Amino acid sequence: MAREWWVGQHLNLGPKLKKEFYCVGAKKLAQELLGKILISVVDNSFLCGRIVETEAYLGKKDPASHSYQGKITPRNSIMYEEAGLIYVYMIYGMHWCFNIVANKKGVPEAVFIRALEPLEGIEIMKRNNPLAKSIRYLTNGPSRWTKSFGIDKRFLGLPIYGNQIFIVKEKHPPSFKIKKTKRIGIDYAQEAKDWLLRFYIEDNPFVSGS
DNA sequence: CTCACGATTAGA
DNA sequence: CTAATCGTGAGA
Repeated sequence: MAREWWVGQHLNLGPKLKKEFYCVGAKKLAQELLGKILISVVDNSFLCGRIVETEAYLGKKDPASHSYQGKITPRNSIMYEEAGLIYVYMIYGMHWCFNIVANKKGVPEAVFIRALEPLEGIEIMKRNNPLAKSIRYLTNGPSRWTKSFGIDKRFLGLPIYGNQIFIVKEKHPPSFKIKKTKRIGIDYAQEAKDWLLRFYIEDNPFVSGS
């Protein structure tokens, strides 16, 4: 990275995105969320980042989804609830993954948030994630940003339009191009492994694997 | 009850 | 490239 171009960025934020914003299906929501600002105000800390990478999981018809073929388990049952609720689960015994339910009750779609661009609270993120090799590594992967933000099972089922964690739009968002690729880490998912359901902001240095 | 495994990451 | 590390889900 040539320079720390995110430092000192002026943020002119709009109102909290409401419940209805999230009830548009995972494929659309995954793209709508790019560029939006995620804010958490938990544990006496204000943390803020721009969403730069997402994936859509399309529920019953998606072999990569936890809710494929309508499967319901204690872990994934929140996916069947109303849009805008948070689906958090642990993976590999040590990492937390963060999703937002993206369709009406009974339609178990979700958007997986894979990467953020850190904007505020970087010192707190470093404290939460002391092994991160640089600012970039605080948030450039699905379980890196959750670690830096202190996301864990306490967030399961919380609304993403509430008071502890929520998303807003910038009043004057910078323009960007959306790139689409296959999703990461789902090679077991038969034909769905090649579906173009990963979305990211082109040239953003906080996108995972870049 | 057992046991294989994962929407990942750090490190060799 | 592999190990880490354990909740989860499927099956006996």
